Amino acid sequence: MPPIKNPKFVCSICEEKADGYHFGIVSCRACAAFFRRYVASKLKYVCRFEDNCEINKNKRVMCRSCRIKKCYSAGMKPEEVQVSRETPSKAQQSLSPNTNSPDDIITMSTNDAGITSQIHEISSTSLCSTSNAYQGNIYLRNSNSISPFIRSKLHQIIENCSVNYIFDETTLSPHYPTLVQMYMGYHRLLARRDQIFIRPFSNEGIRIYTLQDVFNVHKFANMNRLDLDGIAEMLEAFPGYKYLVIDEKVSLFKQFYSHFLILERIYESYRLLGTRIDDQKIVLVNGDVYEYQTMKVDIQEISDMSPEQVDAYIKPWFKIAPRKMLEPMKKLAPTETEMMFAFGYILWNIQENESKFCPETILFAKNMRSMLLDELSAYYKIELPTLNGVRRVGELMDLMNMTEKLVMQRNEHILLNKIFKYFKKDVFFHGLFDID
DNA sequence: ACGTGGTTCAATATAGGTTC
DNA sequence: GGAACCTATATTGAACCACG
Ligand SMILES: [Zn+2]
Ligand SMILES: [Zn+2]
Repeated sequence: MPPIKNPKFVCSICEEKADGYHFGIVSCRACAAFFRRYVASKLKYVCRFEDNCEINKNKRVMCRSCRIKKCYSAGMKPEEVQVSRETPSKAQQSLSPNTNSPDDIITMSTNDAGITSQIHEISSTSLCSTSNAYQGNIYLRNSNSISPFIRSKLHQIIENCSVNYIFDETTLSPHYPTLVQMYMGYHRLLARRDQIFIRPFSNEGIRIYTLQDVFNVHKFANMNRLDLDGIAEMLEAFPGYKYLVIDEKVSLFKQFYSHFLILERIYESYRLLGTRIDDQKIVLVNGDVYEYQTMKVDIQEISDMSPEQVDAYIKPWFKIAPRKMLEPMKKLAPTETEMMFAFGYILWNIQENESKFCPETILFAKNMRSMLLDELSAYYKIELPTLNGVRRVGELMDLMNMTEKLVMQRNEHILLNKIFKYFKKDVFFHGLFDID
């Protein structure tokens, strides 16, 4: 520490009243905190102008890049920033290594790439992307389209998935083993639904699906929340998914879920409610059946949505999806194996330009799609040699396209937000996902 | 007790989405 | 199509805490 405190009352960086030495120089607390945060974080700042912005009390937040540069040139020492004052054990917890993946598994590398060494290289930061302008500068952010809130919830759910599938080699078809494993995962989901949702039986022991009239949004969200775990467990049976690193799983899951919600509802409605073409009824995962024309929405408990919003929220489910997809689904009458192909395809159908996936995952997904097509082709040859397989695949693809359009229209993340936020206030489900 | 570094959190800024 | 609004998230900085 320099012993003398003469010019002390002014911050060396922003000229505000200083309060003493910070990281080796006289500065204010604000600049000290700014510097500490910068050193501790993985942020990079890029000046949008000439790298010579004026920094003073009023302008210090105008350009982060020049502010941090001034911190360094004024002599702030990054090595005096402590890693953490917490106990080492806690500090280690926040880093989540993925060490136990086999060699043939895709490893994630979306974050952390080369960012740790930027402390002494401020001048080289102009390399980073210019996606987000902020007043006088540009800074990097996690450009993932899943909100941190949803991501953390899904992360928890997927991480807590402890299901282990044991596949008996002898029962797996050598020609389309992937589809068979997915089939087993799906049936596990169906069995799970039978357990957790109370559904009525007829006297003959046949499950009956009865048309409901009152629709409750909370109940709907709760039900979907309960099913979420089952879907996460199902995916563990999908070959190729299980050994992905958790962040890639979360991204895939989010995308898959959006499509699965729609496509599987249409499929189940066809499978369980019969094949009458003009019937527009939809069966939900708990066995309740609704029809848009006859359902009455219970808006008593909904304080955060107007009736119009509620209508806009349920319309895609109960009006648009059935109208556009039920008829093609019923005409096609897909087998379960064909549906497994469709489910697999929507899981792996990620586009090249999607920045939330790392290149390895995108390539892997492409290979998975090819494999699914190969297996479906083999399935047709062996099991359905008399049908026109090409045409059926085309019609399946049409259904997936319609699903895609619906997903685009309706911003699934709003639904996920609703699902989790309803629960946030729900004491009964508090323990389900650690809400503080 | 002092000085300085960490932590917390309310206030504020930003980006991106929605609506009209 | 775009301005004006809305929301979720990120950043800031002051107050407070910890520790030698
Ligand atoms: Zn300052
Ligand atoms: Zn600048």
